Amino acid sequence: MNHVVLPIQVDRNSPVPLYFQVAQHLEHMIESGELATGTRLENEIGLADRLGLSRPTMRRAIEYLVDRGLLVRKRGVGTQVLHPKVQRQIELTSLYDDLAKTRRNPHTRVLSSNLLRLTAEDLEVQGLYNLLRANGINLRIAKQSIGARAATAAEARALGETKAAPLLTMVRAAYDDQGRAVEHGDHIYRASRYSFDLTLTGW
Amino acid sequence: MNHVVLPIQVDRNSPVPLYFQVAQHLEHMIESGELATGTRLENEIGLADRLGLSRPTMRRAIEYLVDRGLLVRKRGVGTQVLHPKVQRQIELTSLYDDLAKTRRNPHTRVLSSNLLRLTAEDLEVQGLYNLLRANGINLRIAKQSIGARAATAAEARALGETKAAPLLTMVRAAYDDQGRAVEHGDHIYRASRYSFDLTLTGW
DNA sequence: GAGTGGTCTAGACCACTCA
DNA sequence: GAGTGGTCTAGACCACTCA
Repeated sequence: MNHVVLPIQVDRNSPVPLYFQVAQHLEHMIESGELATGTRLENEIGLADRLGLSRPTMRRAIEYLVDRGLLVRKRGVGTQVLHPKVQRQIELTSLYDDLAKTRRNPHTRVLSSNLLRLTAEDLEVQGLYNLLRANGINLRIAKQSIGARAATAAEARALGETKAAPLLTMVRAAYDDQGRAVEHGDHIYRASRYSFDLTLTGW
Repeated sequence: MNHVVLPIQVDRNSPVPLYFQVAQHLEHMIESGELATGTRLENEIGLADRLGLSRPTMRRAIEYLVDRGLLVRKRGVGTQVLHPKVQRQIELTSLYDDLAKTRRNPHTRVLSSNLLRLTAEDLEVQGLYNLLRANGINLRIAKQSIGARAATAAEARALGETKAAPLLTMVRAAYDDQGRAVEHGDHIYRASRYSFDLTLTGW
């Protein structure tokens, strides 16, 4: 029994749904650091009993936080607090990033490489995420920042753009299901040829 | 009884969960146009009976599609097909766009306005989305495209940027819960001062 | 007041993980 | 084999919408 006891009480007279009361409590405890990254929760049946709820209601509270990236769960293993507050800057729920599908014929030219145990050929034929997955690393959450700036002389040359051409920039940090930082990327795109398409739902 | 009969059969021997089989069927019917925008589904109890499922399982299938923006539901009213295929370009689930929170002291200067029944003052003090909400319009889904380009002379002047400074651009179309197009926006941002921050979850 | 979705319960069986 | 989450059932009561 290697898990925390949650000091959560629900108010059955409140109009706020029970599952949501629990989710908010948990969220607050995670944001405040009371539940640290990596903390293991008791299993959902035990939690439900302790809070006087049915398992589906307890489950729903947990699922809500899983969708928002605050918890991770694995069958046969358990539920863990995923990541500290500082990594959650913007309120959101869930986005499946499918930008790769919009690239018709992706290929990679490695200009320089000093990654451990990765050959340039690996990168050129497989793509980074497939390599990570093949090595048992499961990405769970990413922070991206999209901006723009003028190309430096070297960048303009490498991309076949004119001097000081506008570039789209994307900085991205990705974390795996253990909360470990896995990728930091600093990307530039020719603004004349590339844009990011997003669909937002769930206002 | 003003709704469609769904020709869906589930395979109880499949390892694919029943709720997901149903969701995939429905998604396919919506994408193919077999279920047109605005089509009303039978209520979830009726659907569950017809497909030989329990209500929670049927519900879960519907919720999956609601999260992805393919269906809308309203208590007391029913479930409707939200929007045609063409509006779904990118695969994703759900994102809560909270960019407004990152702006410390937003204000609006109206350079020109020819909107119906909206005064410049309305826009300057309230913000567009609050105005829409106050008028009973509920945004549900939006498509955004983020890019970059060099500023025109007039844009550089209006924004206090140098000639041909890089700008971030964002084109955005938003739809309400009836599937009606509600907003089309063509935005530019000073790349020197602004970037988009996103958090992605749910790989 | 009839019809709808939202929430909640108390169970069941199963697949998966890991020592 | 013990412990975990994933799926599913068959009910219940309620809040909301709309004619």
